[in-house]
Amino acid sequence: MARKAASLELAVLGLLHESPLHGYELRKRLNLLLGWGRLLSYGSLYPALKRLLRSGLINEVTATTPGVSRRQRIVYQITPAGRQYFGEQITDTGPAAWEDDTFNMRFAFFSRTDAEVRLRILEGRLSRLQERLDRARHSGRGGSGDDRYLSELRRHSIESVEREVTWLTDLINAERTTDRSVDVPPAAPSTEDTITSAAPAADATT
Amino acid sequence: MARKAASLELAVLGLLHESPLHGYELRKRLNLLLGWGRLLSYGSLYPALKRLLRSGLINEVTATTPGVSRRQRIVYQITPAGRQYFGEQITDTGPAAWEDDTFNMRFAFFSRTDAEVRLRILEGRLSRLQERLDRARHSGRGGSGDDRYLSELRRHSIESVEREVTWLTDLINAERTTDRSVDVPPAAPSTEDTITSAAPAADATT
DNA sequence: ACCGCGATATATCGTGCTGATACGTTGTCT
DNA sequence: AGACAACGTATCAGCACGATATATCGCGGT
Repeated sequence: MARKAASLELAVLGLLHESPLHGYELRKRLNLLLGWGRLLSYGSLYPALKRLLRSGLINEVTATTPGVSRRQRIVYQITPAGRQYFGEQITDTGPAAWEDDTFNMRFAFFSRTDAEVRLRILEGRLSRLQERLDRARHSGRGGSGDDRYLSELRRHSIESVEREVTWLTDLINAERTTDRSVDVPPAAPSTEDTITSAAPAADATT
Repeated sequence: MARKAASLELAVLGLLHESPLHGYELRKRLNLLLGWGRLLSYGSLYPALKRLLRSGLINEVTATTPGVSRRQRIVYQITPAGRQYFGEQITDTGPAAWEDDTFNMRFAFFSRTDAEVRLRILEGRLSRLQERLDRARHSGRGGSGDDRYLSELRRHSIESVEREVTWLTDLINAERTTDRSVDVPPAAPSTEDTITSAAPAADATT
């Protein structure tokens, strides 16, 4: 059936992977994890939890934590199926792994991700940004109707993306040099290095 | 009645304020205007146009542009009511004017905005970001479970927001110094800015 | 002893945006 | 002539957001 991996659901599974949590706490941690900008709404969280319940990836138990409060809460915990699904999704580098939110989420779970996959995701994200940069730079045309504020906004946007490109490049270099001695599964495909940094890299379409 | 000013509708009005346009062209320009990141979908644009039509803020005519193409297109143009509405909304500094998308849109139309309003919006945005920064910095807790990637992500996010704060501060300073000759109501909220690193230069000048 | 208030906790609804998809037309290259 | 990219209009399922409703817990004040 292959569900769609709605990013939020994946993040929930990732958190429950460590310990069972109830909705309120889950939201707080998700806001920590994904939330520098806008806060996650319950209108997103609860439907997501229901979807996960229906899919059997998590289950719920009502429990009361003694010592903290005698109040009864609904605690969600991940199922074996959920663990498996999370593992698949976090490993499987889909063509949608480099979009803003999804990327950040995947990055947040990088310590539970293979080095090989980490590199793929970082490089995919990099080429995504580079492509965005090209679009932005090319659109700086217009010549005549050059609005002062508009061009300032444009300049600032481009600069932001450039900074992120630098950040990613550094991360990729760090990954490569650190890898030298670590696990590196022997059955690895011998690193067919078609990737030359910062090249278009053409999303491989799955 | 006071409609909700859905940001996208306002942007459409802003573009049509200059010249009538058809959907396809409208989308391209909106992507230029608002779109550094994800592209605007037709699934957003057309419903927005219908809402504007229903509200009488724009109207549509089918036309064919000779010399370019003999193809018939649906051209939207702003009505007087639309112009008035745009003027009100762009001036009226609601409490929602400093959210990411809305702010960028308003900034993009700054050349059609009063200096006073510009300043209010910039300052509102600034305090919004500062607040975000406080949350982010305060959340750097955890101590023990310090994930390498997670803290790196956090660091980078904070740095990005800090850069935007600097950018805004420079813009505000530029506004203030340029204003010297204009009205400048004495009741200005004075905004005791604790920001230190603000370089005064910021001479955009194309 | 009581009260208010903020934090905890669960939940729903209307509205709007995204990505996918569909379909038809015009212009250009070969 | 036929392929192909760009133009152009449109809809739909899925999902996120903000507002809103409701209720309990723990704390400080009076």
